Amino acid sequence: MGVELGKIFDSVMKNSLFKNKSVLQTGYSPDSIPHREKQIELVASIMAPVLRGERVSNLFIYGKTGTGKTLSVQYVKDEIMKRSKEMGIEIRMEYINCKLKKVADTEYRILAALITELGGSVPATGLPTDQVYSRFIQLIDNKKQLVILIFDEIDQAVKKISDDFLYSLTRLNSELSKAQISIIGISNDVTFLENIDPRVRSSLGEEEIVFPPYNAVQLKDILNSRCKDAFKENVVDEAVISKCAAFAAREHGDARRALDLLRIAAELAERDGKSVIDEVYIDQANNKIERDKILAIVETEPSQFQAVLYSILQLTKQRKGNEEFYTGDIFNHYQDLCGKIKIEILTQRRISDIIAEIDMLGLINANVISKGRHGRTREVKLSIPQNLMDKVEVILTESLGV
DNA sequence: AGGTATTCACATGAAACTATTCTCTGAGTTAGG
DNA sequence: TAACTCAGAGAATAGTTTCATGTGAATACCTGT
Repeated sequence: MGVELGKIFDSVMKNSLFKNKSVLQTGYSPDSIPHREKQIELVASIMAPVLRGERVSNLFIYGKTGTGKTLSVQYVKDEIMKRSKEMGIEIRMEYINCKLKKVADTEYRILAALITELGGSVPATGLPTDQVYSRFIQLIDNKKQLVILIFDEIDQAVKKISDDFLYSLTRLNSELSKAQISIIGISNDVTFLENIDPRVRSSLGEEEIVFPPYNAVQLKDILNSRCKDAFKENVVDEAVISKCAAFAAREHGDARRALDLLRIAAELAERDGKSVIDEVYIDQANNKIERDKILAIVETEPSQFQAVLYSILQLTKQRKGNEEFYTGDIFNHYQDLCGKIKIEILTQRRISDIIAEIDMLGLINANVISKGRHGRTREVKLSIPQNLMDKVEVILTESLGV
């Protein structure tokens, strides 16, 4: 046994296609960010006054996922920090991702995360929020300094909390005597600023920058520049890159997606012992990404979600796929199911929300339609690919104990 | 035929409730001086 | 008297229930021709 494993390890070492895989993984910050020069310059020119010790305008940045927002901002942040260290200026720039569950998805936790970043500490719970605020203020206001807070995916936070959180933030300056803060908000949702309190809008959106999606040509450039560091010589050819770029361009120009695609394709090729990445692996990678995403969701959702999803699955099978069905059908089926597997039956109200959430996750397709005299409801269709159905069913039956 | 009023079957929203986890506070207890 | 323990009050959070209100268009119901 040990010998065979040794062989496997040896061959993996020898046949690796990668020079440095991390170059393709999320979180890697490249030396250059192609096709974002303009945006970076803009961000930098807006942030620059901080080096003169002036408070800078609040900045708001939009752009779809994978358009380089975070990367660019981080880049400018690092440059500014470097420079400020040379010049001996007190500047703090803190980056918070508001979407990370259990880290920064509520008002309390965002503040707590900031405080930890700044070297303080707060308990995870038990404290009134306004006390956390005052601790935060104390921490910042203990000396004269400029603080720039970067909130990534800020739209997620506001959806979950409310926009008076932003209001308190923008007003924070008036409570500080020595320090001053500026805010950079990053959002995927272009319409985000339109839907919030006008007072907040005007103050948060003092400056705005839009990051447009990459097109296929730009994506190719990005992939090419990363390939040099990521792969050994002659592992990828132009056609593969093109295909990758084309795939990702279709997905609203998501560079992250393109990189994932390439990395996973390479991993698959490597596993097959190939020394070159063939185009077919791009297709395989695409399927694998989709597949893994769905399976991960199905596995990790709580049992009530699983029960609802299982009901939908059963109904789909019953109806031979063709006919759509409605909230009421699902609820009835779900009730029976609960009886059978002996779990608590939730209200229809709740099931309605759960269906909406499963829709959000992309496992089903649900549209609100009006059937006239027969009321208004959601028309639901399963959107899990046929070849995954069995696998999903197995997971659900196992975890529900049907 | 054309117009309008109803009505269904939920959607959607807001508030309130529950259980869990955690802090903080202060009363009561203990042990050492 | 200082240190320690422990119960109770108060918070945050996630998941849910309760109550309330909204809604789009097929159909029932008129209306006048």
